[in-house]
Amino acid sequence: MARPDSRHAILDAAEAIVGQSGAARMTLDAVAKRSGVSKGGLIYHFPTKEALLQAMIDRMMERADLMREEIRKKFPDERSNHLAVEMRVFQQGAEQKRPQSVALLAAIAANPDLTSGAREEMSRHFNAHIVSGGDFHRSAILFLAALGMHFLDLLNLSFLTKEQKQEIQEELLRLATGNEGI
Amino acid sequence: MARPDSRHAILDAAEAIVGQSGAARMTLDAVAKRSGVSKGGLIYHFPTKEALLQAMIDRMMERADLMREEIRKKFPDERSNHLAVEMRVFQQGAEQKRPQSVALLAAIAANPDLTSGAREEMSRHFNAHIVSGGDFHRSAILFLAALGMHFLDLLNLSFLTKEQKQEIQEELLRLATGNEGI
DNA sequence: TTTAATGTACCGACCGGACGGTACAGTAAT
DNA sequence: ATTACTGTACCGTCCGGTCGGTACATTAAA
Repeated sequence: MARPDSRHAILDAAEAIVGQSGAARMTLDAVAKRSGVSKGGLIYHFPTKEALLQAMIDRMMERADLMREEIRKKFPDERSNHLAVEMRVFQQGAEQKRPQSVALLAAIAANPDLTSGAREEMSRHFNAHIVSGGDFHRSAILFLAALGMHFLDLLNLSFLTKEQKQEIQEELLRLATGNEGI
Repeated sequence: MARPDSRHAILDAAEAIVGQSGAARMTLDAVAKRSGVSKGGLIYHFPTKEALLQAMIDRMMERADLMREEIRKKFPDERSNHLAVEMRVFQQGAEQKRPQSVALLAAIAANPDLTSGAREEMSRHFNAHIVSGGDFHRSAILFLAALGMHFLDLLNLSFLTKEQKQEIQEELLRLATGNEGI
């Protein structure tokens, strides 16, 4: 892995294809072509399509972890407010044109089993941190609302205007940092 | 369409396959076999796979409309509380082992364009009714939370226990029928 | 009243193309 | 010598869709 640029280029290309054209169009040939790597090169890095999908999901989760760390650095007074951190993760993720979590889409389409890692990760975050501190119902509802918005984007089903989205996100963050009743 | 039993059998089979084995396994042959119809018979009713997917989505939306009507009959005092009706739709939908909205999954995997009808339908319900009456933020958050839970089930990503799900659903309904702050 | 024609619903063998994956010889940097 | 590829040719399977037929019910002319 002396020149691991190709690995990232391949993963970027795969994400881009899924985001733009749908999971069904994410063929090995298409990914190779788009990433500027030969098919042989692709197979060198990811011996099967499943390996590629798994790597996409792994990278997605790594990125989310990085995001959490950055946010904790940037907002030190919210360090231990896991719900607020998560709200900011969703908020920041929504600013990108295409959610990086398209990997989930591709995996679900190809082989739903691949998502078990992601499920466990979410479960960990949700149960161990977010809900532990405060009112379960309140935390759960706020988290699920942010998740719902994210899924709407991911599935390209969003019926919200940019302004509506932003407003709701700000409200969710406000509620996550505050203590008002829903 | 004098004896449309086959049509329904085919749609049922397609849903079952997507729900149990994933969208990628929903091949025409598999659907035909499962529905007890020959491939030729399937193609007679649905000339292309896209037509089948479209029919699945159409039926999904029709069913949701029926559900709304039933709920309005069953809970006449909530007739005009669109948010509460929608909460009950989500609640009732979650009671089935597999959400009927697996059609969405199949469509997204095959051809994301097919979901535009569903998006418009959601938009209509959301903007015209749910949000019209009360506090936008509150309604939106409650709706999105219910949607988030639904998507978790749909994508087989749910990390919530049965009890947690039920509790949250009841809380959402309570909030939708009441006036408390979140 | 027999007969011919028409339409509906369905069967299942088959075809062509796409796709995941293999194989392998060569190359260029480290 | 190892690593990280390129390039190309190829293979077998799977899948969407085609096509020629069948069975049967209804209608309509002779």
